[in-house]
Amino acid sequence: MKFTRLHQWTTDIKEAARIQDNLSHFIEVKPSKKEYSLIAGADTAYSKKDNSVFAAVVVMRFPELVTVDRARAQTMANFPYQPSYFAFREGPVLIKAMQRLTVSPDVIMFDAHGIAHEKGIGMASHLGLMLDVASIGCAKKSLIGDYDEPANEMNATSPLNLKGRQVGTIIRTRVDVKPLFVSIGHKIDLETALELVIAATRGYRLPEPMRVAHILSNKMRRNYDGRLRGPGPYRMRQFE
DNA sequence: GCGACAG
DNA sequence: ATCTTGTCGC
Repeated sequence: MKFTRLHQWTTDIKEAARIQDNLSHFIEVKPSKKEYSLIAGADTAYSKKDNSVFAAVVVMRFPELVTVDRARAQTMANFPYQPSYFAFREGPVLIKAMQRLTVSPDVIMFDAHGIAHEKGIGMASHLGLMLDVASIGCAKKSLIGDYDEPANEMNATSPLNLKGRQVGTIIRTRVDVKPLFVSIGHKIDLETALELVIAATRGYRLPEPMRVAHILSNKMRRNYDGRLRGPGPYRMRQFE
């Protein structure tokens, strides 16, 4: 799939903040299509040896949830880990992987927040805009906003509010797991986003596309760090 | 000034 | 995110 280089990836926080201010106005919170037959999930993994970042994208036919395409990419992380600026750290490698897809998904789920962001443009929204595709923010932790813990029941939800406005929904996809923070990414509404998350979940905490992408990106990292470890004395178990 | 703080 | 062993439960 293609994308529009709306701006240059920067390393400067202030410039990144400026870019977010400019792009936030273009985020659409309404669906641009009615059917989603191809849903994708994306995730990244970090090397523990250097600044390598691995991205994996998995596209599945919906609602069957059969994988129809996958893509991977690797880059060096330039931007530092900085809450609220994830797009500048993981965006490059994720976009690179997306460009390698042979099919164009109708919606992409990111392991990040969408409009549940101080400037209303978390990575899910930011990348959805650059890729001009519907996107959903599906984070595992809170970034901003007030909320109550959902009941410990499958699909129990609770609103995520920010400045008196609901910017997302927290949902426990299965009993005894930490809930997910779902928010609009781009070109979609919260209700639809939540429906897709629920319909794409199959007994695990994460929706299938994201779960598989997570496993894939993690394999990439392990393979990289593993072979980078190279020859040498095997690390023996420490007894003291 | 202090606490919070996506991966 | 990654570092890490065992352990509790289905």
